Amino acid sequence: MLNELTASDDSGAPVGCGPLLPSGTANAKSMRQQIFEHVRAAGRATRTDVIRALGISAGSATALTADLINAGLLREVESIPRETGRGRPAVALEVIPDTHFAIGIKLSDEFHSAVLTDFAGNTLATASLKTPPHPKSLDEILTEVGTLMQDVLSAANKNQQNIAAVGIGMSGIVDHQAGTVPWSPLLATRNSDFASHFETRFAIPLHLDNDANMLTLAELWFGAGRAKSDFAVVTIEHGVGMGLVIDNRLYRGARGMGLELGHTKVQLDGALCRCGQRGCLEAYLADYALAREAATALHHQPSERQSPNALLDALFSQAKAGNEAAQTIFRRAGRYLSVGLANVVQLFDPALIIISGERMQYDYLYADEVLAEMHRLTLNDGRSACAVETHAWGDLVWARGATALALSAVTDQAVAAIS
Amino acid sequence: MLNELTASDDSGAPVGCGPLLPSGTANAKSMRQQIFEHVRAAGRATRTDVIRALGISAGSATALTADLINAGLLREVESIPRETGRGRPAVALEVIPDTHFAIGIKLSDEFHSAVLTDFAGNTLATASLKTPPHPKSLDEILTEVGTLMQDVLSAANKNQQNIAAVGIGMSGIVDHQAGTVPWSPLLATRNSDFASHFETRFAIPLHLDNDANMLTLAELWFGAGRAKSDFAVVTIEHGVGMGLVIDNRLYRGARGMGLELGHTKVQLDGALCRCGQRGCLEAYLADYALAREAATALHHQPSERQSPNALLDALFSQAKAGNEAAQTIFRRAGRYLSVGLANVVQLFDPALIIISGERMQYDYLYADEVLAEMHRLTLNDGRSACAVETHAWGDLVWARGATALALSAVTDQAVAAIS
DNA sequence: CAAATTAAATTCATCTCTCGAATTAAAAAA
DNA sequence: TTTTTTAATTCGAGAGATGAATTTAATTTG
Repeated sequence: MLNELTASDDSGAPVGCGPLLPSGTANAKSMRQQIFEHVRAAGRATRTDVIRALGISAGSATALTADLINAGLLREVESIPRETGRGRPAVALEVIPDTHFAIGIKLSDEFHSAVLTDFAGNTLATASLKTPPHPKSLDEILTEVGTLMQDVLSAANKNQQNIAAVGIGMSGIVDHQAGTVPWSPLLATRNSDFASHFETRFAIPLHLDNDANMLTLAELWFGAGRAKSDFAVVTIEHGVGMGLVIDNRLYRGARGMGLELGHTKVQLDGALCRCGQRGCLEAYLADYALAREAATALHHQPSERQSPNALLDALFSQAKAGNEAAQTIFRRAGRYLSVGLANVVQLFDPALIIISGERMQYDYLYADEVLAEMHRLTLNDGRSACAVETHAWGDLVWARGATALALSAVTDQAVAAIS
Repeated sequence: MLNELTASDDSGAPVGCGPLLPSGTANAKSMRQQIFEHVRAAGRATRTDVIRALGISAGSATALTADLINAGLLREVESIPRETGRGRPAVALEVIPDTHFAIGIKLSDEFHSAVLTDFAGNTLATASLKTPPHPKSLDEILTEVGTLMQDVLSAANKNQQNIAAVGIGMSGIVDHQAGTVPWSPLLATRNSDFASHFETRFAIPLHLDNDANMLTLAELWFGAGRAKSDFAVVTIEHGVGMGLVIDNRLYRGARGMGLELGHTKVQLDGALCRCGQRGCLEAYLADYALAREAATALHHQPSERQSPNALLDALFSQAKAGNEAAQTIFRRAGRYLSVGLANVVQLFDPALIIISGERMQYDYLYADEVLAEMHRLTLNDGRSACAVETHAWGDLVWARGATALALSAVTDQAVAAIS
């Protein structure tokens, strides 16, 4: 072991020092693409804006924007709104929206959603589909996806040939690179070759990812994350998910399996999680965790079957009405949420945490107390607490995040095609 | 909130979509630097090696290596060891070691260490200094650093003018970018302006960082991390530290405060940590955590004062001798280590975890059982477990990591100077 | 031993990208 | 109308990389 620290091997040649593997070079975007993406991000931008934002010369700005205009991706805005000030008025540029279109889809256990956007990121149409809540075969779910795509296409008066790419987000363990699904609660079979089946069936490029990543991407492209290049997203829905953006890019661990906040352990030998282990954060926070205690607090018979959502609503109103047992359930969940958030801050030190949950009305979970407790549970050493925002966005926003995944791939292609 | 999701504002201009902040472009290294670093990493490399490794053309390799040779950074190796095979024999290149030198220093509470390396990363001399274990003023500690530097310089027969940069790693909260120390157990004052004081006193550029980051850098430059571009390092010493490498670069959170694994909570209202909070991982794992239970297990009177190390050694031999109470102390610590590692895997999904601890003889902590438990506590879904290696390196390796920090800055400068 | 073969390294015309100084363009102010 | 101011364009120059052709230095073969 200590051998590795010696300066040379037997032959006398130095062993060298420093990383042996190359750094990822895929991050290098061409100046043209940076300009395009800056214009799209700003909505509208003049060449001078571009020069200042990207630190390039005026000559480059002229040449590269001309390329983008000739390629039909950007255009000058005619309706100049009479700016004040002297000098030649600047001409704004904007993305031509209807050159490419993308569909983003969020698959859930009860409800699928789809969004169709143009190349500027505008939502043109949405659709949704109720679905029986049980695991399905790959064929079944692709049929549902097909229905959903048809719905959103006809709502936008487009057809399948117009779509440059599709993004899909689904819960479970998803291998984004391979386009496969090692496991998902939505699928009856493991290791589904989702993307290639999709692409042979629909003949459209598919970009598949974890649903928490899609929500994170939605925040990066359309939400509060736009103004931050490093932030974390925590979701509390059926389970507890997480996404992380570092330097404007989604972080996916070495094997594409990281960020499983819901299954980090917050209690040795703690409550039973649906994953089969004990002490997972999710086992204190997810809807099923609250629901199973609710039965006790509400003195239900085990035989009484009720939908989890209805059960939780009953529990919440009981808590509000003063039921001590019901209150402790929410309070404990809130405390564990604080612990989970504190651990995220402690490990990742994000510039911002965005908490996103459907059941915002459960204010026990989203109260200032929870954030204060999170702050108490963090080593801060006098520095200001990590900023936290709470959003309650519906499935359409998740689907919009999936469009962002597709759009960014389409953008790469479209700009690279200029050459 | 939902306003952010609309397509345009009042003026009719689109609000745009996508990240507003630019991505860090500092990652773009020139081809010349990539070649230099590849040669240094390989120890020796031919131009053809470079061509294959970096995917550049033969013409570029000739031109760029010629630049590096003319600049005095690389040289051709004369002693060709008669390779087999036909064709013109390749000429190996290597770094000229004695063009630049750097010193790396690890500051601890009882013991400082220093290493002097040349530009190829070879260790030329080492030095160490015993120091009274109490917080010191900035001036005092800089005096100690000065002594240490003199020692290592004279051992290598060099003087201060030869040193191109110094790297220092110390425990506590360290702001690498600013070169300041918001808090450290080694310093009596908070918010010390460490780097600027150092630089005015010694007139050498200083690169300051957290000590766990230095160990991580040592693994990346000299150890098992060389062959991985993404890995995590966990250290169990006086506290519990962590470092993370993503794409061959150290991850430092948004405010340079992340990766505080020791203060993630693994038990609500758990054991008391020296940070004042309860349930921190460190409160179950660090030496002081074991020591305070040792007193109970060994039936010591609270009055009996003993050094923590001696106490731990006594505890360990008792455990080995069959003392049940002593055994449970180690066993529990081992279980919590499993939890901590499992959480790291679950959140970061590294390609490799390197565990580094001084007290390797405490096999309860480093047994296969701990790793097996870690694996059990992780959602794997059939995939292979995260690779784990255990290293027990002394302070000199930490100091060597600090030289890597200095060397990489010197390299940036030296290669950029070629123009 | 000379010729053929093989692989490494170099040379050089070319292409892309970017810069920056000079110039042109389009407005308001004098 | 002239001057001033700011935006945008043009164009020559240089860096960086490529790839085809060539040179170099060895081994293998006849």
